Amino acid sequence: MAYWLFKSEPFKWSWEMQKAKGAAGQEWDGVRNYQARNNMRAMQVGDRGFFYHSNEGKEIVGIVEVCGLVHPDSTSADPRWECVDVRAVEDMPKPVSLEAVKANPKLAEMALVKSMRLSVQPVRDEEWDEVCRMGGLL
DNA sequence: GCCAACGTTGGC
DNA sequence: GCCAACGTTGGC
Repeated sequence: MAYWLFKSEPFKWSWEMQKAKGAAGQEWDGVRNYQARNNMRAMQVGDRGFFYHSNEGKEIVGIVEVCGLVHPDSTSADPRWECVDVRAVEDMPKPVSLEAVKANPKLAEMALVKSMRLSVQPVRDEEWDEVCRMGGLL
């Protein structure tokens, strides 16, 4: 199983909205970046991801699970844009802020720090564990 | 609201 | 295929 990180501006699509979708989940639409799309193409059902609030909050607030393989983005007429479906799994007991991630030397190589603008990012196993630990999971 | 970083577009 | 112009993202 692979790990990922999904960024969203809470005014557009928040963790609360994601949770309201329940087990059915929701397509992760609106991505218009090749690297982010390619990451979604690499996802398998059952993969897990962090849900990150950009702009407002700037913290990892929850865990999602990929519940639908990549398919055309229903919000785009352009067939190049595809997305997966994700469902909320659980809250971060203690949200992990960008500041805390940057302050942790173990997370210096995280895409969240290194590739700031990439909206769908891969997360390494060690990074996943470390962020979960910081967030009060594990 | 500003602006730096970075991705995309389009003229040549 | 290069690169300047432009648009967008996202931290501050």
